[in-house]
Amino acid sequence: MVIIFHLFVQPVMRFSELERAIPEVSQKMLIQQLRDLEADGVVARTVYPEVPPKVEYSLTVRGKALCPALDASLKWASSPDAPKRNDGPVLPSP
Amino acid sequence: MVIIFHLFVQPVMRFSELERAIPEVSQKMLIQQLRDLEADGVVARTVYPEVPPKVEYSLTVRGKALCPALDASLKWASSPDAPKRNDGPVLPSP
DNA sequence: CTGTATCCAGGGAGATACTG
DNA sequence: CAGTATCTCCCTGGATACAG
Repeated sequence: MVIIFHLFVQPVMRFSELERAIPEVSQKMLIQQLRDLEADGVVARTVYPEVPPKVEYSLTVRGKALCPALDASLKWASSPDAPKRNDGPVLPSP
Repeated sequence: MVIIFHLFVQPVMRFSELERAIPEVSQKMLIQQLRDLEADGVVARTVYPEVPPKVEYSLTVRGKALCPALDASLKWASSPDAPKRNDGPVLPSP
């Protein structure tokens, strides 16, 4: 999801850009997710045969087609009665 | 998701009904997911103080409000160009 | 009937080092 | 730069038994 959002905002991103844009994800996970999204036909991967290597990621047509679904989800998530979740205590000062 | 779908089709379900309706999920997981959905205000849990116990689950208003989002997602998932995913080989006959 | 408690194995994710 | 390889740890989820 986060990857997709970033690619909505900025339609073409290099690997390192995504890495910087989403610091909370490890390199391993980032690649894995990108591969999955690619396998699902959601993102396109473009390799430029240069030195140093350059790889660009972007949304496919199918990826862009996610827009309505994401819109609906976001609208729901931010609806007036959206409850804030409380997953456990936030560490009392010890 | 599966739980929510079932509750869309059949608005009120007992615990055991859900168990039977979704055999691939363990009891533990079912309860856990139901608790999560309850915490998120998506499903309502109604306990009848009887013997034997009887608990019914249903969608809250907020839960029903998921409809547009799910619709959009399903529409996307079944769109013409939807690629079938190939997650690994299906065991050749040994 | 509707859960909770306990134990346990397997896999997923992080960290780190390495490569074309 | 854009990944792969390897190791390890912890958490998730399954199985089972038990309880109100």
